[in-house]
Amino acid sequence: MRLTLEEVARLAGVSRSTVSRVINDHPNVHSKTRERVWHVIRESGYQPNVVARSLATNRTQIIGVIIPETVTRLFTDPFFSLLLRGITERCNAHLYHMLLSLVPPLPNKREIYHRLLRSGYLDGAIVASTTVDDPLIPDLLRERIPFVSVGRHEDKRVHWVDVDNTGGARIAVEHLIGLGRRRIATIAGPQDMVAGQDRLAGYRQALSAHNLPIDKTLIAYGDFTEESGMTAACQLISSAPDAIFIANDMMAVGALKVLREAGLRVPQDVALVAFDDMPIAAVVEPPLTTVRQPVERLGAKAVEVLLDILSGPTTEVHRITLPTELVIRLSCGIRKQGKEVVVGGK
Amino acid sequence: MRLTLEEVARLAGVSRSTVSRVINDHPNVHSKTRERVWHVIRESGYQPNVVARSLATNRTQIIGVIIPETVTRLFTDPFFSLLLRGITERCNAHLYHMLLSLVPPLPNKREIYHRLLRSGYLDGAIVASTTVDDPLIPDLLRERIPFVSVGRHEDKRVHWVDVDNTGGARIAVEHLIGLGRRRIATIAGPQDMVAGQDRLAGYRQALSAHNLPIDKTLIAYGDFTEESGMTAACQLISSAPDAIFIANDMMAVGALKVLREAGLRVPQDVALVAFDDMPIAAVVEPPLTTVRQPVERLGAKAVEVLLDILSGPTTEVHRITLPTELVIRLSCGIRKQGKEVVVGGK
DNA sequence: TTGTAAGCGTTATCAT
DNA sequence: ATGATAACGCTTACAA
Repeated sequence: MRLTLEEVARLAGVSRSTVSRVINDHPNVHSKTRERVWHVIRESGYQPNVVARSLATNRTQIIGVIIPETVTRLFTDPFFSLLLRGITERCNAHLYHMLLSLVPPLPNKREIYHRLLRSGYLDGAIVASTTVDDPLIPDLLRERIPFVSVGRHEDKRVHWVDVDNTGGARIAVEHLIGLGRRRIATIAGPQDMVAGQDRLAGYRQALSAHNLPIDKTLIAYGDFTEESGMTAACQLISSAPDAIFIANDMMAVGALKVLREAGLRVPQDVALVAFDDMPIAAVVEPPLTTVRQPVERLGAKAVEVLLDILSGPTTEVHRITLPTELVIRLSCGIRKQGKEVVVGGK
Repeated sequence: MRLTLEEVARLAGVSRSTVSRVINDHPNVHSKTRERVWHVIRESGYQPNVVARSLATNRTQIIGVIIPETVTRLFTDPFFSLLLRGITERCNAHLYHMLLSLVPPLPNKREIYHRLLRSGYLDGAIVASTTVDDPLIPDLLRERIPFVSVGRHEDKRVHWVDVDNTGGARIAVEHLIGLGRRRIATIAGPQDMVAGQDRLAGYRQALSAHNLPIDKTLIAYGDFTEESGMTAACQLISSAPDAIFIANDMMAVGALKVLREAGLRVPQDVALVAFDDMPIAAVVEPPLTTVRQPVERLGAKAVEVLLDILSGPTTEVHRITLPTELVIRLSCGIRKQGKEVVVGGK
């Protein structure tokens, strides 16, 4: 059906090898021949079969994007859409394809990983949203598949890109301190994800830096969902905080509801700062002051790092942190001129 | 490095073909041999090289998901996340991989399509979110790549799955009529997308069915973004509608802001019904009555249809419409018992 | 039931 | 500068 190299060669009156050379821009081809071959290629609409090429070169031009989804987040969060956009754009630019694998937390998870990793389809991989105990990264290391993690990782061998979760959280909390709040609580994210850990660490750092005590009754935990935000807010109310730093917007939305029902005014009685700057943050009442992260750039960076790894023998291990910035709206209680103010992002 | 069939065969003391037969579950293999071979496979951790297999079988087990993104929607809308989830789940179940291609509206768009379609990597494709003039579907037809469209399509040769946009819109508007509204306006979606067209058609049908006039000054157009919703709402205010059906939630959020600033109360002065039921719909003030669509099922269905096409010689052309349902909250002005009421979804 | 051998469509290493 | 020819790792007639 579709043309092969062989046939193009026949049409051009040369050998297979010459056509292959032309296609791959090899230097040693007579310009006359080159021209003739290109002519045939264009006329015939010939397109090399990448599968055959992959078999011969052991390169597929495919990178895998593997996301062990934690069920909840994917649904409501534009994080993945944006990340994929950043990845896609770079892939297109470098003539790579992207094989996407969302792996739900099922019993046969490992199977799915193995099928993918050992398939031979992937030149490399980008992994995002792993929990600390997920077997994916160890599996990738074992299979010797070049990869980069979106999200910091402890293992010294792992290349990663991340946003500055700790710094963002610290700035958020320091903003509250600057506004005179002293009993600052937090609704932390899941502690089996580094983003959850780091945002909590940033909270602690800010308090310590300003000599404020770290009070365990002011720390509640959620799993990034709205419901968990509600539950956590309920717990915190009895400790009478005058501000809460919440590890993501969705939990803040939940907290907002609970606080309102409890008759507490935001920001007058309790000031709120959240994290993520999803579209929803600007829309709730009052609009959320929140930490914005460059998600799309994060995806793009991940691809660049991966391509660098693929391009040559081991360079140093990449560890890249992108800055975050604080978007000031009304929930923190600051008086402002414009619609919103952006702070930081060094 | 990695094991090949040949080596497994040697270890098991049989020929390559026998190992191949075992792996592919061919019937005519002695159970003793089969056992021995499986043993070696398991011990050695052998995994067939799919690239080589693809070259031999002319099947890659990869389906392409191609989304010509209209820039705006992808950012804010969980539609894609959910769609991808539905697709992924079915792919995993059927041992297929998914190659994702988000194609921005760039000049070199066609190039990207061609590179992908003629690569030979795709057994078939799922396309979503195309505008009516996008060259993607014609290209797929020309290249004879089996595909299914997420979203209705006029061409008789095209298999598609869609949600009942028209029916959903009609129910939404009829709900407003049932509540006594008579000057019902609409903010329609982009008319170069069938979803935009169909939701407008449903609006018209509902009015006609109830002998209400179709008033051009009560129809404004947006592009599914919040800003366009604001602009459209501004236009409509001068026509003094007592209700607005808005083709998606994001535009409704924009409209809500404009109406509030104009001193109009929702739902007392103007009732609102939207479309999509994104998380944001439940969170704004007042919460939006909106049409919910089974996006995840839509993705799953698309895969099933595609696999059916791939499985055999041309069956009939699939045209599948999934039902929508109305989620009644406060923006339409109905008095309700519980937190929200769901209607329809036949 | 098993083995031999001819593809699948490229790239890459030799000669020439 | 060009052409044979041997890989690449698998499937699949066809033989035995």
